[in-house]
Amino acid sequence: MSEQRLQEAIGTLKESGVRITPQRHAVLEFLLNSMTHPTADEIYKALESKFPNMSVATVYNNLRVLREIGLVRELTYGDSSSRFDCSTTEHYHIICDVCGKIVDFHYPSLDEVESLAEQVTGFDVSYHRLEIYGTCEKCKALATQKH
Amino acid sequence: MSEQRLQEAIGTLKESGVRITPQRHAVLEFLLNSMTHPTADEIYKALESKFPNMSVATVYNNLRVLREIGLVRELTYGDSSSRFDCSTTEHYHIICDVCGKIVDFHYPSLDEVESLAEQVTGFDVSYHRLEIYGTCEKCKALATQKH
DNA sequence: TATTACATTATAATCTTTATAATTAGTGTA
DNA sequence: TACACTAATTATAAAGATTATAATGTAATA
Repeated sequence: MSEQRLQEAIGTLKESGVRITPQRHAVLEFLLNSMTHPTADEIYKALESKFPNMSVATVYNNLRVLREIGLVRELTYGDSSSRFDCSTTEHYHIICDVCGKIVDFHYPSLDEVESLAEQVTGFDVSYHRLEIYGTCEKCKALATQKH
Repeated sequence: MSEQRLQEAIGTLKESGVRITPQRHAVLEFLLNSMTHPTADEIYKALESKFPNMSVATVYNNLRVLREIGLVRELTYGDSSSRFDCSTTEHYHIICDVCGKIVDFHYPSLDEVESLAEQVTGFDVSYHRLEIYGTCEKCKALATQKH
């Protein structure tokens, strides 16, 4: 079923005049199929067996290209490395402070906050980001076991 | 007037059993007086003349200590380096995409979103962060001039 | 097929942050 | 005040993520 999303994404690439190389295709496909918002390094490691000669720079280059044409969003959280997300629909994220897991979370867009911010600060608002932090169920269970 | 806030903060340090060294005092004072949410490197550069022998590690160490006792908050945005904020009162931030300026923005805490997220995801929520992005008045004016 | 422009690879460099070990300096107590 | 204990600082190195560079390879097109 994500086959369709992949075809759509490849269509977007073609429209943008971006070449579809095997590595680029693989990065895109991996991102579309992954629910975990992987880091660049995770993508690199995942594709290593398929492309033994691939360079880390290629992963970064492709992520940049995909981001520039709007297929991929870069998420910069507290930890050291960025995570990447195929931005198909609008959603927020909830992040586990213990294990770093990121789960999608749907909530109506906070338009009211944006418009108030415009009034108060005089900015032209273009977008916002919201993340919620806490402990996921798995880590809660592990913490209970230890006691 | 921020003298009072500084004294309060020093009180908190003492209560926590943390030593008040000249460098630590300077980092804290600089953060309290700065409205710009500086990076570690900016703090280091600002205090260089006062403490020519100070190490960058000292800045990081002190920021970590101040963060651990809750006097300072670490902000990780899209750019490469963290910014630091004396978290005295709860507030959100609005960030200029053009010049990077960060302005404080007060809005009632989004408790409703937090509680819904708990229900939907099963997480124990501890906090959230919200940032609004846009163009500040100054950059808007500059953009208009160019046309 | 030849050309051109874009991608990839390999490598080095940069930048931020953390770790380590030795030295220095605060702080409580005699 | 002086001592001793412990934490903090310094200098340095190391780690980790990302970007830059130059050479090589490859896709698309005339």
